[in-house]
Amino acid sequence: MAEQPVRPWTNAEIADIMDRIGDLVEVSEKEGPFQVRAYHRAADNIRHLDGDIVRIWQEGALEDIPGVGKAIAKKIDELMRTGHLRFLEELEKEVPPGVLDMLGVPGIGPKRARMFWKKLGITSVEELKKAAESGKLRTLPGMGAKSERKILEGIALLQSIPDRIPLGEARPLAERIIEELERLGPEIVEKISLAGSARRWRETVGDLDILVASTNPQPVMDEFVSLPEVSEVMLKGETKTSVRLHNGLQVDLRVLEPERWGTGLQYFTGSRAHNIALRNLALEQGWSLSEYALKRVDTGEEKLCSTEEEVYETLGLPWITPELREDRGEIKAALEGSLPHLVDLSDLKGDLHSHTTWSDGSYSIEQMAEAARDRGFSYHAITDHSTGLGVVQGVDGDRLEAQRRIVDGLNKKWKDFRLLLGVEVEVMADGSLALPDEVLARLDVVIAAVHSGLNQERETLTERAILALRNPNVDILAHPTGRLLGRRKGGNFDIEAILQEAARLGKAIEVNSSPWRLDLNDVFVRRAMELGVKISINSDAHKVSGLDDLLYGVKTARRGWAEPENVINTWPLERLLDWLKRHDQT
DNA sequence: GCCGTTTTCGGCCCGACTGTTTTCAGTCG
Repeated sequence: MAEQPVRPWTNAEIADIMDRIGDLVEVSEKEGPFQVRAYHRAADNIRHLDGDIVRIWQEGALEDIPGVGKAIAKKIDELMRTGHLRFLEELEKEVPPGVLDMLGVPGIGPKRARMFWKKLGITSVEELKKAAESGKLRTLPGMGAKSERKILEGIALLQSIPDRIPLGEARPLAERIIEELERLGPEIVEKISLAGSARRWRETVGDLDILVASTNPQPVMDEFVSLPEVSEVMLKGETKTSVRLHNGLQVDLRVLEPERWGTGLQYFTGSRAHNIALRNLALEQGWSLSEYALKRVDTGEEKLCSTEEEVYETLGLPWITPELREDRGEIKAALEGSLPHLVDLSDLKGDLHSHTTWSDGSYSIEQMAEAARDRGFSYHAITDHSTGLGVVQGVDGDRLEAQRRIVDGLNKKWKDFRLLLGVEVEVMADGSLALPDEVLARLDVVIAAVHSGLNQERETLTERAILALRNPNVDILAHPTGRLLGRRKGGNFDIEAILQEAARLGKAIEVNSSPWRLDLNDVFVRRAMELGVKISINSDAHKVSGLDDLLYGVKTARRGWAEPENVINTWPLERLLDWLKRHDQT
C-alpha cells in the first residue's frame, strides 16, 4: 500500500500554493525574477497535469513534471507528509496577506504592491482605496492623479467581475463582434479571427482576443470602440485596443499587417506555454519567433508568414490545431510526426444522451429524433431521467414500456436511421440504481448519473460511481464530476479510480457537451485516452437546439487528444450495438 | 528554481500601451 498523504491534496491546491509562493517571493524580493517564474511555471504545469499529484508523489515521480525540480519537489513532499510548508509560512510571516490581494487589482503588479506596502504601510485593498481617494498615492514616484483614478476603477471592478466566464457564454459574443467588424468590408478587414483561449476552446475564458488583418487599422479601431456591446474603452492604440463589454468581459482587438497574419495569429492564439516552447524550438534552429516574423538570429533576415501553416512548417512541424496548443506534449508529437488524428464533429454518427417531455426536456421523442436525423446522424438515443431524481418527473418501468412502443413505431418509418431507447438512471446514495435490473436490461443503452449528494465524502462518492459502473446493464457514466461551470464545483470524485475501473470493465465515460458542464474535462479525457477508456460525446440536449452543443463536447475531447476510434458514438450502428450488448452479458 | 542532440553553468520570450516620464518603469498578455 502506497504511503498516504496527511490530506488528499488536489492538483489545483498544490498549484495555488506554488503561485502563492511565486507572488510572495516576488513581493518580498527574496529571490530574482527567474525563481519567481519557476514557481509560476511549476504551478501552471501542476494545475494542468493529466494525473493526480498525490499518485505522482506516491510513485516518487514529482520531478518528472516539467518545471518541477529538486527544490519544488521537496516542498510538495513536505506538504504531502506534514500538511504544511515551513518555507511558505516564513514568507507569509514577512508579507501581510492583504499585500497579495492588491495584486488582483488591474494595473497593480508586484513592484507597486511592494512600494505601497513599504513606502506607505498599505497592507490591504481597503487601505489602498483610502490612500488613492485621499491623494496619497501620487506622492510616490511614477504615480499621479490618473494612476489613482485607475486604481480606484480597478478596485471597483474587482468586486463586480467574475474571474473567468464559461466559453459557452463568451463565444457567441465573440462571434457577434466579429460579424459586426466584418461589415466594414474586405478592403478594410482583410481577415478576422478569434484568437486566445477561446480559439483553443478552453472551457472558460478570462477575456476575448480578436485579430484583424488590415493595412488601414484606424477605422477598425474606431468601429470596435463604438460597438453597442462595449461599455468602456480601457486602452486604445494604433494596433491594439481593449474594451470592456457590459457583462464585464474584456475584449482585446489587435490589427496586423496581412503579410504577418500567420505569425500574429499563431502568437495571439497561445497558449503562452505553447508559444514559449515553440520559441525555444525556433531558437534551437536559429530563428527568433515573434508575432511579426521569424527572424534569423545570425543575419537578422526576416521571414514573413501570412499563414500559421508557414510558421509551423518553417520550424519543421505540421500545423498544430489550436485545441492542442497547451504545451502538453504536442510539439514533441509534431516533431515526431505522431500528432493524434483528432475526432471531428463530422465523425459523430449519433448522440447517446438526450431528454424529451417525458422528463425535463421540451420536445417530443419524435421531434428530437427528427432533429438528430436532420443532422445526418444514423442513430440517436432518448435517455430521459429515471425516477429517483426529486425535482424531475422521471420514467419508470411502465413509462419506459410506453416510450418503447413510440420508439418502435417511429423506427418503422426510417430505413437510414435508428432511434434507440435508453435512460439516464439515477445512482442512489448507496450506489444502487433507481430502476430494477430487469427494466434496465430491456433498454438499448443505459447511462448512470450521480445528481444528488455531490457534497458527500470523496470515498463515498467514488464508491457510488464505481458501483454503478459495475452494474452489467450500465454502459456509460454520465458527467462524472457533476460540476456546473461558474455555478458549482462538482463532487470530490476520485476520477482516476473511476477511469481505472471503467478501463477494467470496458465501459464508456461521458463527455457531456453542455457548455456549462464539459464533463469529463479536457485533462481527464487525456487521462482516459492513456488508460484506453472509451468516451461518449453526448449532447444531453433538453431541446432540439441542444444538439448544437455537441461541438463543445467534440472540442473538449480534441483538447484531450481523443481520436474517433476512442469515441463510441463515432462507430457505425452495428458496431455500437455489439458493444452495448457485450456489457449485458458480463 | 529549472534545464540541457552544442551546455551540469549560464542562460531564462518579448513587444504594446500607459502614465509620468525628458528616456523610462511597470504591467499585461
